[in-house]
Amino acid sequence: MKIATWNVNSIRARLPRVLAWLERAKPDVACIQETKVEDEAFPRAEILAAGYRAAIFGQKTYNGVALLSREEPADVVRGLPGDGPEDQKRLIAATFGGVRIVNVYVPNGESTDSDKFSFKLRWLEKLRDFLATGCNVSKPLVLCGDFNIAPEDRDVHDPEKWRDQVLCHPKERAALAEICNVGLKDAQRLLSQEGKLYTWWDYRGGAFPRGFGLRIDLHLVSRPLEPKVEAVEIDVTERKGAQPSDHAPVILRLR
DNA sequence: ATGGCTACTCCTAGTAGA
Repeated sequence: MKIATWNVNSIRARLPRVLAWLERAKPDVACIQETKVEDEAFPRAEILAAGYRAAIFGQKTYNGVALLSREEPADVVRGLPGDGPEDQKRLIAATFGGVRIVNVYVPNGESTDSDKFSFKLRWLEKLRDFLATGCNVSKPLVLCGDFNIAPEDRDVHDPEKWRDQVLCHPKERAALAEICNVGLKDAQRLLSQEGKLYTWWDYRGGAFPRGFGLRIDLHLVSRPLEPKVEAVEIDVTERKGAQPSDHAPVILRLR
């Protein structure tokens, strides 16, 4: 089973690349973030023509998540418990082949002294509570998406430059650790202890060709899936060429 | 050199992303 996560930075701007990537990478489930489109305008027909169902949870301009899948999603949940219609669209979950998949777009946080950073920390706390009480991590579960957190210094091209900055601050790293403490492990780190495994590169300043990246797109797996983790592949070719997203897709292979 | 990229919107300027 191949479970991908990809922040596409607008599903409409990225549609040609997304369709070509589905054809090439053939994920069973693709967890998409930053669709940036209301549900009525989601390009459902094009995705369907490519052989994928789409469970969507979007809003205008900002945020928005989707699950693209070969099989029909079961038990779809949209948003965190207690969310109202005005809340940001950042979570969608469903079950595929006995695996619960929770797809998240964690708030960016802007800067560590901003209200958006407090919002990010609160959102992560709510996510932890949802995993602890609204999910069953004793069963196969994958929490994946754009976490907007580089878990450790080895996930950052220049740790000293990024020290205590947003995406790397100890408070958000601690919030991520609390989520893992519910019973989840970073699938990439079950397989490799190497650095330079980046998933996002700034559009500015030639960050991608210069290798200035961060690993902020993650798959966290529950204990029953740990022995089934076969590979975690960062699809860097999708960061190349014309009109790329600033994130590369990351594909988890389960035995 | 006061920018740096990209995508969005009540669209040619401002906001947000990371």
